[in-house]
Parts: sequence; structure tokens; C-alpha cells
Amino acid sequence: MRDVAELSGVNQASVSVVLNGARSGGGVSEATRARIVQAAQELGYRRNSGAANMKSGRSGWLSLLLAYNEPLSALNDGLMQGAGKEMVQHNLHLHVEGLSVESLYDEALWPRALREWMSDGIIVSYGKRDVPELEALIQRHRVPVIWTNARREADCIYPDDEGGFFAATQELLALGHQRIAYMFGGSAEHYSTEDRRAGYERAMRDAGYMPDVIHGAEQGSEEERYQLIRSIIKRPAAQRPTAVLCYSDEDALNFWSAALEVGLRVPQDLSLIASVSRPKSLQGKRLSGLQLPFEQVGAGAVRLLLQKIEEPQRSLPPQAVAFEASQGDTHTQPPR
Amino acid sequence: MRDVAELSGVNQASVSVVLNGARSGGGVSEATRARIVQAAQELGYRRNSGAANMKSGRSGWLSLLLAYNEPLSALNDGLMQGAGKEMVQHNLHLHVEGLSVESLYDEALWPRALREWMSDGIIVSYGKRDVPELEALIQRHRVPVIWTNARREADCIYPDDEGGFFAATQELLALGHQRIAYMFGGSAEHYSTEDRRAGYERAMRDAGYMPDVIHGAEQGSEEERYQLIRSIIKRPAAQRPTAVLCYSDEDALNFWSAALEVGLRVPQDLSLIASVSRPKSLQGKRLSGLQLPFEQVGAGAVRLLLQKIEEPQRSLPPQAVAFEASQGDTHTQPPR
DNA sequence: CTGAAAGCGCTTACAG
DNA sequence: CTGAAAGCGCTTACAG
Repeated sequence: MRDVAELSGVNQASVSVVLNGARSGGGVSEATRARIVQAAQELGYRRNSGAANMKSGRSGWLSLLLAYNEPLSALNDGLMQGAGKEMVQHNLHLHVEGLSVESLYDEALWPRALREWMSDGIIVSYGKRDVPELEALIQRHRVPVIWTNARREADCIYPDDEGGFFAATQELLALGHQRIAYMFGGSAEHYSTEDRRAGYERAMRDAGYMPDVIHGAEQGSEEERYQLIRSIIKRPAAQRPTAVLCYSDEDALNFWSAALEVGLRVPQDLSLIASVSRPKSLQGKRLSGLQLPFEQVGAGAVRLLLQKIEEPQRSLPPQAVAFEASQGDTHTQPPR
Repeated sequence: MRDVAELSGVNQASVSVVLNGARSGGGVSEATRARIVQAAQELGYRRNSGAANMKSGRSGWLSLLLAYNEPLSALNDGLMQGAGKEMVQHNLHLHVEGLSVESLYDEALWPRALREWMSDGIIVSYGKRDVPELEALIQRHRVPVIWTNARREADCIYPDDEGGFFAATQELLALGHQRIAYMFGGSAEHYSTEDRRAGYERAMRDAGYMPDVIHGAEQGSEEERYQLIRSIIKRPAAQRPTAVLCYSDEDALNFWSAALEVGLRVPQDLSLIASVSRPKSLQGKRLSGLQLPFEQVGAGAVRLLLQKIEEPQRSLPPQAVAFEASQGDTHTQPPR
């Protein structure tokens, strides 16, 4: 900056105002401004963000702490994009640190966003229900935090899994399905496991039908799980579900292939809906899916975090983000 | 830090040495050290990393610029993890910024890692073949850079797609397959599109067989693509391939479902191998896959970048990372 | 419209 | 073993 000032024949402070000044203009003539910009270009000037942050007390960074634990890490893209787009509007930047399980227990591996003062706030996407270690770490460091993809008492935002599966079940009911099964799935550590089933059951009960939750084989091998699915597809037609709602898209594809195996068509003979984080296809048809609304979760998390940064003491009420209606080629009227 | 010094009755500089000093000890007695650590805990001291970087001239961050463009963004996890693990060993931290297409053209959206001086070097994962805009941006900012997932003249590291598909073809040949087809795929912008096909063709020619590349429908709908696959499965047995190698796991699953539709079994009647970024299953069997070696690419990128930071002028030779042998349940001996 | 000065929170050589 | 001082590169209020 001193070099730029010298080359353009002005004071270093003027360079600061022109290149990074908050108020545009700031009392610098157009000619001077042009000279400074020119000089900065010539010298390849890049601001030292450490120095800038030190003075201003704000870094302009928000940190996203992303758990490495499969299968939840697949959620990255949507969250990042949603958060990123929202941040552009506030002239903020997103900064992602991976968070491995081990890193919670070894001080040397702690995310730097927690250990040091380097971002204005933190968005956590951990995915498990209870992480007391992480909780303690955060408490101790008094950083503004918003939790995503977790249902907690405050300061969180997550997809409305209960509502989404309720609505999807209603959609199938509206098409005329009555024997709608739910293929249970998910990790015991994640709220969605309970919530999705609950949404399905509520819709079934509301409509006066018995929920049919397909359990078992959760712990078994993939092979066992497939055999279970096959046995359901092979039920006599009058007992076979005409539609299956699945926690996971993998299971939906397994229903699909089991149907193929016995000569049933999807969706004419069997409707399928599952939640998906990215579109899935088979036979050139798109699996009807509830797209997880992670872009909105990401954007919402940024907005909440900005509030939290303003008023760190205030608890923010939990926020559930609605799914969009299921889209795809694998749900239709039931066979008559 | 001043507060910590006061509370523990020492000079601020001693606090710095104890809490963040490079050389352990640094000439501070054990008793003093303990008092200082205690005081820091009590006050919840967190170092201001901006100030620290400013003094030391090194930030301890490496930036990973990650393209948002589907479908390449799915590569995140492996790269991040591989890079992250390697960095821990050098006491460095990984910092990820998303890179959208638009951000290349709008100065306000440029990654901060480029605009500002805030990390010691950059790992780029963009995925497209040519990105002159990004190239120019980087050149202009004179930051040490390593490119991943791109085959370039220098300073890059990428999966050895040619070698991987060569080896997979040889594996199928070794099992006794002769009619091995290759389902073409990939984006025109990515080197793997060419390289995978080339690896397949080289293995076939080496063995004295005609390559059978299934083209067409690249631009068509998913439905058209599936019809093409179906027509191949419906060929008379003597002309039908006994094994298909696929660029994408989606196509492999489509071959699989087409086989199911006409009553062929996988792998007894049809072997399938595809490259995968995460495991895929159908019917409770795992698709035989070439696992993309992104963890190694990430770790290697960090090592290369550290070299580059030491000697920014030197061009580093391109580095291709081998795939592991294909694993899964869908390749076996051909039907007799 | 432009310049001089203070100070953000650290690290590092150096003096005691 | 401990302390005093300089200075990293900025921003911001203030003086001219």
C-alpha cells in the first residue's frame, strides 16, 4: 500500500480509502482515484486481509463447519451454494472447514474457526443428534453459531422432514393409493429418522389407514435388505403395497429393481417416492423425489447467523424449511 | 493477550511465546507457563489470527477453490479429506471457497483467496478443460497454485483415468471376456472423457479385439439413452457384449435394469464395471467400481503445493494418481 | 480534497 | 529466565 501510494504520489491513507474504503468516494477526486487504481494494478497489489481485519474488528468471513461423517457429507453442495449466494448480497465470504470426528477430541485438530478469532460467526453442519463435545467447544469459545440439519431448542435451521413426508403421503393418498408402505431408514443419530416416519404415519392415520412401516434389516447386510424388499414385492397382489415411500433413494431403487425382476412396472404397478439429495434415475425415468431443501437451509442459516452476530445473547427460534412437492416419473394412480 | 499478561503477572511477549511460540519452551519456566495457560483459559483467550499472520508473513492456510458446476462438485469429500489429513501433519489448515462460473466474470465475486493475501497457496479443483479467465486471474495474482482433477502441462495432479480404464479392461479380458463394450460418457470439457475411452481402446487393441464404443444419445434425453442401452441388451446373445465398462455409474445401473427387464442376470449374464465416486448398489449387490482416488489426489496436491510455496518459480511435472483395482459384485467370468 | 498520526494484536530479535 | 520495543499492513478519526 505504501508502494502504491508512492507510485501514484499520494498518501497511503488515500490508497486505503480508494481501494477498500467503506464509503465510496470518501473525498477523493476522480483523477486521483484512477491513478491509484492504475498503480495498484501495475504493482499487483493485494490487500492483506489479516491486517484489515485487525483494524476493523470484522473479518467478513463466516465459517461453515462441515462434518466428514458419511453419509451426511453429501449435503455439502446445496448448503454451500445456498449460503454462498446469500452471503454475496451481504458482501461476506464463506469459508469451509472440515470437521472430522477425531478433531473433536484432539485440541491440535480443532477447527481454527473455533480456536482462533478469524471469522465473525459459524454455521455448523454436523448431522448427529447429540455432540456434547462440539457443544462444549463452542460454548467455551463464545462464537455466534447457527446449527443446520439438526433439530434443537434454538439457533438452528433444518429441512422439515416431518412435514415433507406428511405431504408426500398425502399426495399418494390423493392419487387414490391406500396400501402405502413406508420403508424405514436413516441413522439413529439423526432427527430425520424419526421425523420422516412420523410424518408418514400422521398422514395415514389422518386418512384412516393403518401405517405399514417396513422395519428390520436395518443392521443387516445390503443383501438381506434386498431380500426383505423382494419378499414385499412378491406378496400377493391384494396385499402388496401400491406405493412405497422410502427414507432413502437407495431403497427406492431396490424396490424398483425388485419390481423389474418379477415383471412389475414402475410406476404403473408400483409408485415410488423417496427423498433425494440429487436426482436419481433408472430406465431413463426419474425417481420421484422430495428434494432436500439445502439451498434454502444454507441461505437461511446465513440470515440467522447475521442476526446472531448482531445480538449474540438472544436465542433464535428453530426454523424448519419446507420441502418442495415431489417431482419425477415414478408416482401415478394406483392399479385398479 | 495484554489481559492475560496482566492476570498472570508477566509481560505480553511472554504470553505470546507460551501460547503460540514456535519453539516450545522458549525460555519460560514451567511455573510461569502454567500460570499463563491458566489465565488464558479463564479469560477465554483466542488468538487473533489476522494479527498473527501479519507479523509472521505466513497464514497457515491453504485455500481449496472448488467449482460449483455439477456434476463435478460431487468430488468434494475425497479431496477435502485427503488434503485435510495431509495438512494436519504440516500444521496447516484447509480453507474451502466455492467457485461459481459467474464469479470468474465479476470482480466482486472473485474468491477472496485470490483477491486478497490471506492464504499461503491455492488448490484449484475446477474440472473443466480450459478456463482462460481463471488462468488469467491466477497469473495476475501470483499465488502458488496446484490444479487438481485437470491434466495440464505443469503444476497439476489428477486421477489416471487412462490407466484405470486400461487396467479395468484388462481385468475383464483376463476373466475371459471378449465382447467388452465401452459406454461413452462424460463432459466434453473434461480430460477423463477422452482418457477413459483411450484406456479402454488401448487394452482392447493390445489384446487383439475390436473396441466397441457405444456412442450416441450423449445429447439426448435420459429416456433416449435408456432406449439405446436396451437395444444393446436385446441384441442376439452372440452379438451382445458379455461385459460393459461404463464412464458413469448411472449408465451401468441402466444396463443393469435393462438386463433385469429382459431376464438377464448380473453378473452371470452380464458383467458391469464403472467408475464411481461413491459405492453404488442394486439388488443388494455392489456395482463393481473403479473408485476415483481423490483422497490421494488431495494429499498429493498439498505436498505439491508446499513445494510450490517454497519455490514458486519452478514448474512441477504433472502427476497422475493410479486407481485401485475395481471392487464389487458385478464382474465375473463370461457366460459360456 | 489530501495528509499525518494513532493504534488494532500480535511476533521476534534483543537487552537485561 | 523475563521485559521493553519495534513494526507487520492496514483503517479511521481528525487536522489542514
